[in-house]
Amino acid sequence: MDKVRTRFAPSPTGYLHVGGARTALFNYLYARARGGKFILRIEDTDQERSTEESYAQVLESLRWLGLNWDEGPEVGGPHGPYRQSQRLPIYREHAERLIQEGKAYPCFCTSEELEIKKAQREAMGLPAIYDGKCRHLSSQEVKKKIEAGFSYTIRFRTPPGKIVVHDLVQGQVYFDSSLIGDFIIIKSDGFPSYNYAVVVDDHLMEISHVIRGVQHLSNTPRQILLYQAFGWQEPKWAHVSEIVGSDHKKLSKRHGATPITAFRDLGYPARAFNNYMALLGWSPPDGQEFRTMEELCRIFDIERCSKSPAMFDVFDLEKAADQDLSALKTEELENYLFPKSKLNWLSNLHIRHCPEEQYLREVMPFVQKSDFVAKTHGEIANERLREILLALRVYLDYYRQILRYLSDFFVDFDEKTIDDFAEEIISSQNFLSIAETFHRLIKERGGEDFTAEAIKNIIAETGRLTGHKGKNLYMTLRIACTGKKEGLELPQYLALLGYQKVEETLRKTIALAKERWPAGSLGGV
RNA sequence: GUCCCCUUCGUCUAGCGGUUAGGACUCGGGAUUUUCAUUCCCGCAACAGGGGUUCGAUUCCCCUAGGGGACGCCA
Repeated sequence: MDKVRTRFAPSPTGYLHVGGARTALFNYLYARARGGKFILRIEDTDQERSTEESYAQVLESLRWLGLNWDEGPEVGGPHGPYRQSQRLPIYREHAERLIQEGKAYPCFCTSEELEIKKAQREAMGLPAIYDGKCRHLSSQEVKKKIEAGFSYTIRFRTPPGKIVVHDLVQGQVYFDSSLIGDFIIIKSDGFPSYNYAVVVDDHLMEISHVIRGVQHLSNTPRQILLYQAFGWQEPKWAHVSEIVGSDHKKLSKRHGATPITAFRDLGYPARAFNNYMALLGWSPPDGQEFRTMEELCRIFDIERCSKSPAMFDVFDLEKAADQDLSALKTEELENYLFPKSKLNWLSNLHIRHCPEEQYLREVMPFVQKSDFVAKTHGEIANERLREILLALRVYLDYYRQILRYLSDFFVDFDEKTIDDFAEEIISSQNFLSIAETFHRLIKERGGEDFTAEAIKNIIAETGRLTGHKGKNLYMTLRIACTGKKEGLELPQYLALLGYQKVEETLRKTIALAKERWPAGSLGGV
């Protein structure tokens, strides 16, 4: 096998979720790691279920992830077309060949008939395989039935024998063709069946490695039989473990199978999501988990893929009860995210460790969703907004969280929202002296030079004048100036809030202290 | 029902006959810090069960249990 050519072959019958995306990722990474090509092929042979919306959504998701295909829809390539619905003559032609060689035959059994037989066999405890009724029809009989207008399928004449799948992940797996039966390769609507189309296309597209989920392992013997019937060389097989939801169940709408686009909308950087997915069923040789795409493209290897299923553990499914997570709006979905998932941890690292300009570019679309920013548009100098965003960077697990943190800079102090802790501080004896001293000092400067450095000095001076220091001083000022006990490092925080805002909050908290606790309480901090 | 696959801390996993069973996330504790976060230490926590093979099994084989997949004119 000289060149490595991998492919991702989704069927456009729904949205792309982690299951498929991870398979696509593995194919992409393997092709990149081996200097090969990554091909995208659309398996839209189910006329009932395939939709254009789904097709568009799948491509959109792959593009967002950055899993760019070297050949495939919309980019073309030497082995097109890359949508199976556009390759019908090719399948027909190859099926004819099999019929001529006696390796396939038309079958006139109706679906109803087959269903009844299948039920009967199941009732008797027999494997539910086709009984071969049309296997021995003479060419005259076939001709007559076709002329009479009976619709028919084409079945593969499965030869007896053992089949062994040599799998890069699963090892050698043995099957017996007597348990397979004559399967359909061309459906009565003239479209190819999955097992058949996959073989014809993988061969014609010169796919060297078929990397896909284990659920396809039991299809593989059928495909191998077809390779043998055509006299083609098999690709290398690699059936990777599947992904399950946090309840150990197969991924489904209620079990965490949200569309990939949901993660984009939540504001996870694509590289972070890829990094996380790469760790599901694969592990890096050195154990280092935080990785760039470049590194992943270099070090990925099928050898290190695990056989056991991996859990996609980012949603609190218990909390979500039986909700259809795929139907939720982004802000609702956010409520079911585990705050401490590995995805969040990785994503936070990716957000913190990218160049500033890239971070700013990526966070901006979410910033623009903020009502506060929209309302105060023009009031915040770009430079200040930039500083605020950079200061907030360390807190973000995904970009949408910026909305939450941004509110700290734009919401006015409201005494109704203060908590017990803040109340305790405000009511303490020290509060007024510290707050008023600081208030006086900044007013004397009239907002001139309201930088972090200057504020630090003013805080120090406040400390000298009032005789307080450390936590006592800082926490009191924090509550006095912001009304909250959490936030950025204080001098920087106040500088970013701006003189006016700080001065205004200070006035309110001081007024509150005087009004509610005129004498100061007995509590000290 | 038949066939196939899977089972190491809560989670992702390393391990490929001899290890104090390692790492990461989470969690608990501590240090640093004016708070939260960060960072840095420390700690809790696992080989599903039972038989073999072997001087020695997490590792190899068999059985049981549990989970998953396939058996479609779905992919």
